[in-house]
Amino acid sequence: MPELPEVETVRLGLIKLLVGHTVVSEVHDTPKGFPNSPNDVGQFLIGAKVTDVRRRAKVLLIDLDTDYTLVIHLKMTGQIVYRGADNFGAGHPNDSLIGRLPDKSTRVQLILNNNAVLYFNDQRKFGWMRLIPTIEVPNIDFMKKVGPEPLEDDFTPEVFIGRLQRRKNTTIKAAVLDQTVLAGIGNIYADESLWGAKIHPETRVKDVPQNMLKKLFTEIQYVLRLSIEKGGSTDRNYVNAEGKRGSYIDFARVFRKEGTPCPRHPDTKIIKIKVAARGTHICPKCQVLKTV
DNA sequence: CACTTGACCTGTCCGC
DNA sequence: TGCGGACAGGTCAAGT
Repeated sequence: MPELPEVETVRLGLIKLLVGHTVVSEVHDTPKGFPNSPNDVGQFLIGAKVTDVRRRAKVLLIDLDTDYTLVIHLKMTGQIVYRGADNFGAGHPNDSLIGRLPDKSTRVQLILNNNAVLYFNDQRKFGWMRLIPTIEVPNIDFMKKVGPEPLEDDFTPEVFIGRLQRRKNTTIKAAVLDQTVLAGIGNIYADESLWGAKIHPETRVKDVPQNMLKKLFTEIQYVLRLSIEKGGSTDRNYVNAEGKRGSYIDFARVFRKEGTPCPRHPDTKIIKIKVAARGTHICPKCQVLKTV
């Protein structure tokens, strides 16, 4: 499930592979994958040159010289994969997690002037790709309400704690997953950072002491930075722009680790519970539920 | 307004 | 081997 580090990894790949190239044609299956009118696509995408690739929260933004932007949300199983004219990525084909493209999960294909193809694959069809005037991107509903970028300089412990106040009666896990509190955290990094801060995910926000919230702030930045360094987490579907897996999951302390020892307490096993309607992984020894 | 739950989808896994 | 059901989880809409 692509979260901030996964989308950032895709962005870093695409900025090298796409910028300066032109879209010469486009194929898509249903309006679900690419809900723009054929007129908009023909006018603002076909013939357009990619000028930049940006990210906000879990949203990928491919800027075009038509002053339009391809706005992409991968949701849970979306993939953006670049394939050269030989139908392989920039690396060795055996490095790729996925086979020949298109496959049955392919929703959109953008054919480029160098005969490479950018594929948007999405097994569960929750993701979407939309063409929006670049100047309008900050005005779409999601952008208006999404919280601060956790790795930007203006995100401080004070900002984090302040924004958590709007969710003080909910569980701390639901609060860090709330994109209006801060941007980019999903299920993997919520569990990883809460373990790092030794906070039980079902603790109400108002019951978490200030110093633990500060610790959580530090842990969120730590796991996100480490994951970007490792190319994100490939749990099931996620691949980068070259179709390759990320390796954060090898460094995970609790996520999908149920039944294995807690790194802090070899005598205690990680357990899986349900919090905020999500599978949630904790060490029952170092993450103790606190109520006031 | 705060908070929770269901819907959106399809592939995989588990028990029978 | 086949089959039904639970499960995976990002976001929005609708509910309390």
